[in-house]
Amino acid sequence: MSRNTGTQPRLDPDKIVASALRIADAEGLGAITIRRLAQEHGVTPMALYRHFRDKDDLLDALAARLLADVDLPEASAEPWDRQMRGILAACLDAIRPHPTVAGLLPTRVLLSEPGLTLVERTLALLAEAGFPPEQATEVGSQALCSLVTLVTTEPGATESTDPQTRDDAIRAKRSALSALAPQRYPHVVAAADALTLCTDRDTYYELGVEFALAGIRGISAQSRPRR
Amino acid sequence: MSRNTGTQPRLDPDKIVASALRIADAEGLGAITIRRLAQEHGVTPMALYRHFRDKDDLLDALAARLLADVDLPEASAEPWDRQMRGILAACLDAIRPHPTVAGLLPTRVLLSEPGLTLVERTLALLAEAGFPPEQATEVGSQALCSLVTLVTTEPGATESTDPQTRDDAIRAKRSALSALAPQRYPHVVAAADALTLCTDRDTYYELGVEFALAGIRGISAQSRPRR
DNA sequence: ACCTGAACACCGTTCAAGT
DNA sequence: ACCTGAACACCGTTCAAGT
Repeated sequence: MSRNTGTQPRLDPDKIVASALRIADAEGLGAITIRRLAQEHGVTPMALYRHFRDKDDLLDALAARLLADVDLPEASAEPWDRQMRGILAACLDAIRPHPTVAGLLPTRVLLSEPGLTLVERTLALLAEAGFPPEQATEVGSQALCSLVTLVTTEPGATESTDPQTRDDAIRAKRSALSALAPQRYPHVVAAADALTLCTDRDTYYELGVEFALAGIRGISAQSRPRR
Repeated sequence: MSRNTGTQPRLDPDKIVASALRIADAEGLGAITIRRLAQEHGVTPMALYRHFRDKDDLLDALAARLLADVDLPEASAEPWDRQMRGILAACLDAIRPHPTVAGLLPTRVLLSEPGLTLVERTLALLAEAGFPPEQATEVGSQALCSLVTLVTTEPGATESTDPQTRDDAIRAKRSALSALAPQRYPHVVAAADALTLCTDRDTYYELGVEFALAGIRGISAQSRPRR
């Protein structure tokens, strides 16, 4: 039987974080505001400070919320690089739906339980693959970060919610590139489409994962005798 | 002979950007403020709006300032991957001194002349290496972005200027990691040092460049017949 | 323990005006 | 063309108080 401590809290930190996530997905990270969150929950701004030390603490919690969505595959007998691909894919699945929030992760993975679990699994796998500890930490970090980059810089990504504004922005960017002097920037002009819009998202992300994986494999091969 | 247009401007946009760069290097990106820049130049905040559309426009100029520092090596007869390494190294040299500003680049490379030149050179090289245009744009972008990640997430990097505060923050982080349950997070605990501090910066960055390079090479090998 | 109210020290930016 | 002055609509956060 749980004893009632008198006044039960009216505010649920998890619901605050959920609101923050919804706001960021719709209007970008910058739209997250203590005052706005307070208003949405029918409470004074200062009420939030009972549950979060400050705004940065709230953003830490938001990052933790994303990391909790990572559905890590079980360790298996597969070769290490295939397992690594599975981990990267799981991370990608978790962050793709929240492109503006993803940028919070790189500096915050070590601050939450799900983040630590992810790092532990990654380091274990890379150790198994033969990486010395320092290389494992750097290579693992770089691979994870490259997924974040993939999401935050996906051609056509914008902070704006309105699809009309978004399309206009993309069109403007593309025509700006197309209008460049073709004798000076031939490849840029030719790639104007690819630089501004992601025609096939799945191919884009698959290639991104392979890039990170190839980076890890390359370092691995390098640090061992060649023949 | 240049005719005087009457009142010559008292404000030099380049000097504003230089101030912004100095402020960011010392106190982080967040310390850049229209009002503060105005004050440093003995002028009303609104005076800046004659030279920059808004704050974002000023940040675009700041990013362009960094990109202008990239000292691109001449094209040569070297193999493409060695030339690519040269480009990456040149970029790294330009952004390492400005870790907090580096994060502005990924979304702004295509907005300035130096950025466009960099992208043009990269795309040309990757085309020469046999990459189809879409792959070249994505792989090139990822490689460049990975350098930014390297700089912005260098273990031990902080926004704070005070070395005392910085050391304290690092120490706190490390002991937090060391205090974790070793049976649950054995690799994290073992790597507590490497995760919080960069013992050898040059090795760190060399490995980072090789990671990006290996990523590119790996994709290249993949998209061609194996034997 | 949990929330309120008022206040402080900031922001970016618009608008109308001066020279 | 270039800068000023006053104002608007915001921020995060401290401090003292209420229940």
